[in-house]
Amino acid sequence: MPKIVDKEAKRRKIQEAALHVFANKGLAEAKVAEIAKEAGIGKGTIYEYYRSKEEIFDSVIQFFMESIETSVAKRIFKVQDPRDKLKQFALGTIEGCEPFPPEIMLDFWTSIYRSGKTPKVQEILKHYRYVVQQYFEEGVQAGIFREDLDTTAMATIIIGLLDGLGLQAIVDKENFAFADIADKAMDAFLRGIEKDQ
Amino acid sequence: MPKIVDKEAKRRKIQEAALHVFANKGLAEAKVAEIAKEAGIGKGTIYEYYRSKEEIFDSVIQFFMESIETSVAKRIFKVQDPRDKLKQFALGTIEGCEPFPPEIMLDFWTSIYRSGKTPKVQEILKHYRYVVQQYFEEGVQAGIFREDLDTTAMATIIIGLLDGLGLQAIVDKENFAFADIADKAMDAFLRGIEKDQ
Amino acid sequence: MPKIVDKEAKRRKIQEAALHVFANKGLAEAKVAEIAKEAGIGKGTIYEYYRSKEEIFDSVIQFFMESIETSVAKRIFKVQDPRDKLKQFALGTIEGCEPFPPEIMLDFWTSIYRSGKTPKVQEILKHYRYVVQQYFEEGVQAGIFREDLDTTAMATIIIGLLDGLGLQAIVDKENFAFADIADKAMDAFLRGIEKDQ
Amino acid sequence: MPKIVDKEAKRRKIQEAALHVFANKGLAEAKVAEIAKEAGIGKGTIYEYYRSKEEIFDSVIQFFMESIETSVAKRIFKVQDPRDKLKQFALGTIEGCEPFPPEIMLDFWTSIYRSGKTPKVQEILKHYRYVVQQYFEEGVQAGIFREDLDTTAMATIIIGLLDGLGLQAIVDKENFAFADIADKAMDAFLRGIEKDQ
DNA sequence: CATGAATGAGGTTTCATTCAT
DNA sequence: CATGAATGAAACCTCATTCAT
Repeated sequence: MPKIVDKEAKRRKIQEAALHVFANKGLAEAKVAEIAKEAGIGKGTIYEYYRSKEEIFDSVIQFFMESIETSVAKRIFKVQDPRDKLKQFALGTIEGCEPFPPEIMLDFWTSIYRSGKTPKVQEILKHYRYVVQQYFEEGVQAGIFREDLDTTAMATIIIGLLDGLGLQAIVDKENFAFADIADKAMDAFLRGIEKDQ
Repeated sequence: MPKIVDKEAKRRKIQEAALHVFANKGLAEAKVAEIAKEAGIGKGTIYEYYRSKEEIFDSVIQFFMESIETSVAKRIFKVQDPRDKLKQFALGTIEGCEPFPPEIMLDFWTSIYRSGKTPKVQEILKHYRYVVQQYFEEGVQAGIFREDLDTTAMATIIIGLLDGLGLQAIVDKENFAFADIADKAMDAFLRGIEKDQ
Repeated sequence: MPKIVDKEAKRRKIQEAALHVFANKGLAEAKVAEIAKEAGIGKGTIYEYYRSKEEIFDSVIQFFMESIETSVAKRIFKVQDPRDKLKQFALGTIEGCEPFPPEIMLDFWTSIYRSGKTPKVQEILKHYRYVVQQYFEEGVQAGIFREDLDTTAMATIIIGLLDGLGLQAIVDKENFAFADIADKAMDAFLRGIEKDQ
Repeated sequence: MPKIVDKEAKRRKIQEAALHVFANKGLAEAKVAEIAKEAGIGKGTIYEYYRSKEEIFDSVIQFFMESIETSVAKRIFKVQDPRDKLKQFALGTIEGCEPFPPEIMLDFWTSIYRSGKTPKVQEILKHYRYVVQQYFEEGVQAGIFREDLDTTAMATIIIGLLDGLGLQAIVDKENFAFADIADKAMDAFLRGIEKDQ
């Protein structure tokens, strides 16, 4: 019988190594050989688990998005107030990003836009926007937010804000308290759309 | 003397062609040959004006940033109220971006972070953050914004918000009114940090 | 004892699978993995029976030649007239080829010439030429063929004719009655070298 | 102005080098690097003239076939007797092959059969068969060949014979007088199908 | 014995850059 | 000055073969 290996585990190992290399070099500059070395395996072995460099990248992206989704899901169901939901959404997103080097997000975005290859990711984004919009709707219904609120625009703004702060976190790496700043931003923003009592 | 003018004109022509190609393909996938063809000149001629592909890219980035700077500057000096300054800053930024394909921003960000090669751009960013922070400071001084406002964080948030919305504009290309959404975002945000009268 | 039989059977099984794959893809494009799958065994197992891909190929060739040899032998001893011997040789050769996909001959020939690796096959060819030449000699002795016949050349011609028709059979696959055409060719040829009575 | 080169000449130079390497190694074993070295140019230069190794190979094949066609054409129009036409066809074919290493034919045949990529070559073959068949028809009309001659089969036989002898020439390289043997074969064969007077 | 996971040598191809004209 | 022909480094990927189980 042949060597017994946990194929799934090794796939993950490659994925982790790839995550690291992609984060540092970007998709284009990342070399398969380096991923292999980082994973402590031979170059050829990579191709036993992934058909191409692109495929590794796609799987990393997917893993990344799942992480965010999980973190958000874990937090959301604990609160009721739409304002809390929005804040927990923000914190959950940030938390889901934390295990990843922030730089990977650059390639993530680039990949989303440039190649129409990732319709799945586009789907997820659309879903996020919809979910956030629902929170705003709830807030309007509950009389917390102004009645004339453009909830679609608000959802886009929140998502955009989080992405943008993520970007700032990358550039300003050293002295940037992501969670803290996001919290401040959410506070200001939410107060700004509250209904005048 | 006329030669110098000519040289400058050709440099710009190359830059424009490069902008187009970079926007469509990204830095990595853009070929020097294609830029040359787009510019209507020979491949080798490129190297009479730029030392490398990287250098072309850097110059495009710089051109991009100058455009924003110009647009912002043109608007800022017309208003006095810090809130107006912030809004004009946002609108100016967007206006400055408009002549450029939004996709180029992806590589712009990637380049800023990844390579320590563009310290100049980092400088500019820092400068922006400082400028925006000043507006907030003014607002606090003038008793418009809350006294305990973390102006550094606020500056980061505004820059981040604009970047993030730019990203959303790219992803959501078709139906996205950048200026309109940014306006809504600024309104909400500014209202959120105003001093309770 | 039973183990040996088993081993031989598996060797044959591999050989058959290889024959199939080689015929379809050619030596260069045939993958060991595909042969293994075709044979219903593991990739590594191949190497328990053959030292290399080349060795498998060689054994297939040998099998092929033995098949021809057997077919020819079975027919030759039944006739006496040199003309009949030559015709039976031709028919036997064709018959021996029949169980094989004609395409394999391409690699067969390529292998014979290119690599000095198959001296054994060269030997066999030389032997064939010699045998055929003997038939011609017999015919001359018996006063059937012209006295001045270049029997060496004739042997080469007959072998060449059969090979060449085999090639045509491959190219013209669909509508080609090998045995029929070979028969016509032999008739014409033999009549052409008969002694004028 | 850039280097001025005779692109057509360089293409030919590459083709010649390729012919040499392909003949010795075969398509699969021939390395682009070796072709480049043989042509005295850089590896990358090859790709300025051909898109792939396959394309080089195809062009070599085409060149080969054109050579044969030219040689045959030059001889045919000088004779009238169908027997002479057939002999000149044979000699012309051989002559057309002479400038080429005989080994290339192996890959030529393999290419014809294996890849449906070369329908052009198939066309040419069909054309040849047709032309040869016409010669036989003429012979029958003129009362030189037997009336019941299967001219289609005869054409196939002649083409097959020439190919087969070519093959023998490869295997028996050193002591093989192609032209001489082909002549003998044609004589015998033609005599065999002549009408009994 | 049998297996398939692991490997790395080696091949093709791309493309930024150079440089002769 | 302008050009594009030439180049070779470098990268992806394949696959015969090995070997631990």
